Amino acid sequence: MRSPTQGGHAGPPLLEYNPAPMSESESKPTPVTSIRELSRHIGQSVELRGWIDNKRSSGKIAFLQVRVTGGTVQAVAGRKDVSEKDWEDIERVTQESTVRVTGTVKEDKRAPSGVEIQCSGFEVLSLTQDYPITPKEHGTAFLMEHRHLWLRSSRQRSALRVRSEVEQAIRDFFYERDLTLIDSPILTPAACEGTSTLFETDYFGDKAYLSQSGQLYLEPAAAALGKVYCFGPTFRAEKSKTRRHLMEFWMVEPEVAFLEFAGLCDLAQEFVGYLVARVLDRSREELKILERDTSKLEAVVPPFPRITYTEAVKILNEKGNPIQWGDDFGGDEETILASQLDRPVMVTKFPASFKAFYMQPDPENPDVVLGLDLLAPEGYGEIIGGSQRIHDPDLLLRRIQQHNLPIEAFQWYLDVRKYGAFPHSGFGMGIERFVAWMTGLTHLRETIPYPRMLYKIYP
RNA sequence: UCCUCGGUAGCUCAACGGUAGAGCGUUCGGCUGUUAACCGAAAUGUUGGGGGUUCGAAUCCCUCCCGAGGAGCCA
Repeated sequence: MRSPTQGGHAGPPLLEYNPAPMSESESKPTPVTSIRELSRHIGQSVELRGWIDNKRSSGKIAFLQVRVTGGTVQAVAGRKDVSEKDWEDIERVTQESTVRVTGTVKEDKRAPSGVEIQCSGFEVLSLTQDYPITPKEHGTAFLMEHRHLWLRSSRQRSALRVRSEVEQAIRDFFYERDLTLIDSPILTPAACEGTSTLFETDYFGDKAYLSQSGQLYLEPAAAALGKVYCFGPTFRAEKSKTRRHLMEFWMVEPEVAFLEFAGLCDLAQEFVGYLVARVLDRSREELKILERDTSKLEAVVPPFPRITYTEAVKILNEKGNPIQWGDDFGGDEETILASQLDRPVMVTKFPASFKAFYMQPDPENPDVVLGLDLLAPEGYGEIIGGSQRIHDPDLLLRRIQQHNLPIEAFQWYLDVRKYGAFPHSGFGMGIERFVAWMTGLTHLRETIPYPRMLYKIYP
């Protein structure tokens, strides 16, 4: 069933857009659209359309790398095997031209994918001239200016396929556990957490803001549906200029009724373990192209070590870091903590002073809150942040006042406690940071098709 | 917003006070199993903009623009 050229997983059969021809047209080549289909047509005549990734030719034989769904397939054309007109097309075809190839599918060890097409016909559908991205190296500034074309390169395709696999795995994980997907709004009337800078826009004469988190909208939905999650883009107008920040990024946030802190830590751990295993299972080919050291990911198996913030400060001081109890972690502190082990580290119970207003105080020590951060190894930093939420209406009101937030804007949020209060917890995970960790990419800009970065929004 | 580094051919870079260079890409020629193919030849420049120092500036100085890396903040 599985063939090395399928490059994929043993999932359900994929939808075929081009069914095999009826017997009366057996002599005509079968149209194929993806590399996976090829292995089912060994020895048969096929036709495929795609783009020229690269071409190598001598006077009498040409090797054309044709990009189709799922990868690149080599077409081999001998001068005598095709018509004079087709050979002229092969001679003049350029990188990224669109072509139609007909020929016989053959297994051959010399072909990069193990399977190639022995050409019997070739046609240039659209001739490309002066394609900007050549097979040699380019700087990232140039590549980002041509992001719409850079997507065609194998590393970028692989990164985006890993992203797609991660997103599918997220949906599967929550679907299997009976969480309902709640799409939270992107246009919002006020700041969710009152901390980070928001993008402002005009809403028929009023101000509106692009959402920085769906969490507050998720909590009322948890009262309606019990276990819920949202998954969508979020926006931060912080003028952050680092490899770990984007202005627009995707976040997945579960919120579960009657889930308390210990259960939340278990959920976050199980979630990350599931996603890593899934990527290792189904994205091997992509990780190979990206030259990811998968042994690092194979070590990521729950349970993950858990330490409290107070213990973390102690460890940091022992390592010579001057952090004091009450200070938030910066990049240096995260890196020291996360590089202790080959698994993610869960840091819990932070001082209330630098955490969000809605976090539940620890009943054993009201100076700290029941929040958790999950720090990924290899310097990928915080990938998950979550907490148990305050469910006592009076305490929540006090916290809103202490943080100088406008109470009017939070009336609906307070209603969640007024009408049937319930303990609940949730976390948020940034997709790009997770995908960067999986792929081994050092910069978030390559983990999203069209990154939005400080002062840069083209293309 | 702050700090550091950079901007030379379509791309990646060299030349660092004295005639502007290479590789890749492009064009032309050669090659029947290439793997970023290879071999030979050719074309390609207001050295980011403006101002200054100098007999002479890609090179030194000022300024603006653009980019890269980092900090803070965070996911």
